[in-house]
Amino acid sequence: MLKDFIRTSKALSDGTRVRIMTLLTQNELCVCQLMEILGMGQSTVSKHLGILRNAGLIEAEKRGTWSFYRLSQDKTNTHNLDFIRLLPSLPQDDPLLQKDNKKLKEVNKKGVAFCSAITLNRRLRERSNNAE
Amino acid sequence: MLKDFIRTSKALSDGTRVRIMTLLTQNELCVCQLMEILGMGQSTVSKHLGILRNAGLIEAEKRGTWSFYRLSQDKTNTHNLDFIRLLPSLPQDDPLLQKDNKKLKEVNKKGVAFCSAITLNRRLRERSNNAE
DNA sequence: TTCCTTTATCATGATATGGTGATATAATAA
DNA sequence: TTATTATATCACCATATCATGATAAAGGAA
Repeated sequence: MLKDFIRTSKALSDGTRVRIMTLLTQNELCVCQLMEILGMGQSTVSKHLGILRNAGLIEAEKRGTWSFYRLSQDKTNTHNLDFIRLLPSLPQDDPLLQKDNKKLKEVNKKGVAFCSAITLNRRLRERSNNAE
Repeated sequence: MLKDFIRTSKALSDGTRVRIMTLLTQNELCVCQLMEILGMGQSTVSKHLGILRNAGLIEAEKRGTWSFYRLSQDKTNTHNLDFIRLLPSLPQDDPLLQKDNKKLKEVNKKGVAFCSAITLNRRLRERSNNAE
C-alpha cells in the first residue's frame, strides 16, 4: 500500500533516524547507548525510536529496565527490507556516519556501564551550565 | 552522503510525489497532464515537481510552452536508482495508484488537448465571479 | 505590438515535525 | 515499604511542509 511505503520513507527522511538505523545495522543498542552516540536527549531518542518502530523498521526487546532495539526481523515486509538494504553502503561516503561507527565501537566496549545516573546527571548538569 | 539520501527519502515521503513518480515510471508527462490525473492545482503540482527534480529523481525538458517531466536518466546516482527501483511494484497492491494508471491511459489518448480547457474553465469562473 | 497559454515562483495560512524538559511508568534495589 | 534507574509519553515551542491563490516569466498566436 502507498500508505505503508510513505510511513517508511517518512521514517527514513530524517537524519537522526537514518543514523540510528545505520547503527542498528551493526548491532542492537539500548536507548542510553544511542543517547551517548548521538549526543541527544532521552526523550528525543525515544521519540525517534517510536517512529521507526511504528514503521516496522525496528523492534524492541525489554530486558530488565533496558529496552534493546534492533532491526526488524520480519522477513515478510518486502518494502521495508528493500529500504533496509540501502543502509549499509551509507557510511562509505559520509563522515558523520563514520564518526557514529567509531563511537559505536567505544560504546560496545563499555557496555551499558555509563548508563548509570551518575554520568547521565553529570551530563545534564554540564548542559545546563553551558546554557548559562 | 547522508544529506543526499535524506533529500531523496524526503522527496519520496509524500503521497502526491510518489504518485507522480509512479506515473513517470511509465511515460513522460507535462504539468497540466499531471494536474488532470492528480486533480490538484497547477502551483501544487509544479512545487512537487520542483522537489523531485531538486532531489535528482526527475528531469524536465521544455518544448514550446510545455515542460515535460520524466525520470532522471542519470545512471551514476546509485542511491536514487535504488529508490526508483522500488516504485514499479507499488501499484500492484494500491487502489489509488491503480486509479492513477487508468487516468494516465485516458490522458495519453487525449494528448495535451484538454490543457487549454483547464485555463479556459478558470477564466470562465473568474468572469462569472467578477460579474457578481 | 497585444493577447493567450503554460509553467515557475511568491505569499499565506493550516498542519506536521523535531528537540527539549517535565512527568509517568515499570523494573529493580535497598 | 521507599528509592533508584531506564524508558515512554506528554506539553511546548520553533521550524518545516503542504495546499492554494496571486503574480511573474516566457513562448507562441493574432
